[in-house]
Amino acid sequence: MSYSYDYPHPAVTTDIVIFTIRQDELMVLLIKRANEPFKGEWALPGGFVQIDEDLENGARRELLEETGVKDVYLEQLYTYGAVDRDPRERVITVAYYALVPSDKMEIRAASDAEGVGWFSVDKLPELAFDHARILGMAHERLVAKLDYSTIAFQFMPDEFTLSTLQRVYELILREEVDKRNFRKKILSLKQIEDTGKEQREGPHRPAKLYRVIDRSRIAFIK
Amino acid sequence: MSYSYDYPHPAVTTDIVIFTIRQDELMVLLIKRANEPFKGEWALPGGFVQIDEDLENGARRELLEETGVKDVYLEQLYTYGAVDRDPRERVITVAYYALVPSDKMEIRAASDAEGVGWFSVDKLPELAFDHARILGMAHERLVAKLDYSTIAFQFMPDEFTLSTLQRVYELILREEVDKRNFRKKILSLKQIEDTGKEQREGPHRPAKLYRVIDRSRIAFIK
DNA sequence: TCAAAAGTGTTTGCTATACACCCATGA
DNA sequence: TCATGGGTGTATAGCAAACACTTTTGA
Repeated sequence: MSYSYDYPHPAVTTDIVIFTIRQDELMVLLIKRANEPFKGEWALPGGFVQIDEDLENGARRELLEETGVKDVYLEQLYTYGAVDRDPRERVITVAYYALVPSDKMEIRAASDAEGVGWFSVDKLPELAFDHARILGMAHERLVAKLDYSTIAFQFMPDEFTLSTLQRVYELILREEVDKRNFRKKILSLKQIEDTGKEQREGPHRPAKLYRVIDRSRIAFIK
Repeated sequence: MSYSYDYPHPAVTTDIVIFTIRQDELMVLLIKRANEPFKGEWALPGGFVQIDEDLENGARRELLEETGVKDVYLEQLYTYGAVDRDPRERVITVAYYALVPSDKMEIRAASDAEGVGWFSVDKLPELAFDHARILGMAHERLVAKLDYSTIAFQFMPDEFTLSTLQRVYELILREEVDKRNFRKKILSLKQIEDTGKEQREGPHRPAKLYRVIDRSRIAFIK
C-alpha cells in the first residue's frame, strides 16, 4: 500500500517533553532510540501523527503509552520544521510539554524499563535530532510560566503540603524562596484549600494537607 | 509527476496574521479566496510549505508576496491540526503573526488591489476555515505581549513621536493611557532615543522625533 | 529534652498610579 | 490671540521583599 500526492508532503510528528518531580529533582522522560538514525541515542518520546488524529490527541497518545497517565496538563510548545532536522525525509514536528504529578506514574516509565529513563534537566545525555533545543525551550517556558501562573500545581498529587509545593518552586527556579512570603502569595491566589487533614512524618510538627480547588484551571497571576 | 509514501502524509501550510496600524486602527490583511473551498470568502494569507523551505521562510515568503516587506517582526503563533479543518485533505497549518510598520507597505496590500484588503480587527468579515480562531489567538497574544515587552515598537516607522507611540498602545489595549506615566515608563526602558529632530505639523508645539535603538530586539519588561 | 520541620506578622522599599499646568506653534 | 497638541513633576497607595521566633511532634 502506498499514498500518492501531486506535490511532495512532509511527514508530521509530535514530540513531547514530559516533566515530573522525582528524587528532589526536575526530570524529563527520554527514550533510547532502537533504530537509525541516531540509533542508541536518547530522544524525546514522539511519533507520527495519524492521518485521522488531531495533533493534541497524538501527543496524548504518546504520553499514555510512555507513562500510563492521562488527564494531565499538556500544552503545545512550538513547531520545528528546519529542512534538514531529520536525515531520512522532511519531518516537521509539533512539540508539546506535559507536567505529570509525581505519584501518577505507572508501568514503563515508573519502572526503569529498558530503553526508557528519567533524567534530571541538569544532567541530560546527548540527544538525537534537535531535541536538545526543544527540551531547552520547554524548560524555559516552564520557568517563565511559574512566574505568572499556577502551572506548578500540576506537579502536585491530590493532597500535598505547602512545604513540598515550595520545594517544587525552588527546584524549577533554582533558587531558595522565603517561606512566609511564599505561603502568603500562594494562599492569596485562592487556588488551593485546606483539606483538614494532616500529614505527620518525622519528629516534628505535622503539616496541613492542601488540595488544588480546580485542577483543570491554570490561573494567571497579577 | 506524483509523490508516494508508505503511509499517509498530511499537507502542511503556513498562515500569517499581518498586523499594522492604519487609519487610527489596528488592522489585519486578508485575502479573498479565488478557489474552492470557501471561494469568495476572506482568509488569512498563506500557502503550502515547500519541501525544501523552512517554516519561517515559508511565512516570510507569503509576507513578502502580500505586502512587499521583509525584515519585519515575525513570530510563530501556534499550530492548528484538527482533522477536519480543511475539507479537501488533512492540512496542518503553522500560523505566524507579523507586525508591519505603517509606512513600509507597498504594492498589492498598499493599494486596495482586487482580492486583498485591510480590515480593522473590530470589523472582521466571516473568515474561511478556522481562520477566525487563529486571528483571535494572534490578537490575544499581541495584547498580552504589549504588557511585558516592547513589541509595539515594531509598528513604528524609523522616526516617530511619543504621541503616536502612545496612540498605538491605546489602540491595541483599547483604553486610554496617562501621558506622563506613559512617557516615564517608555523612556525608562532605554529602548528608544531622541533623534534631535522635530516634527512640526499643525498649530502647536513641534514634537520630538525618536527612534528605536535596536530594532531587532524585543526587550522584556519587569 | 532535643532536634527537626511547620507555622505565623510586621516593617521597608519600590513601583505604579493619579493628577494639572505651561510651552511652542500656525492660522 | 487663540486653539491645538507637546511636554513636564510630585504625592500616594499598593505590592513585593526582608526578616526571626514559637509550635508540635517522635525519638
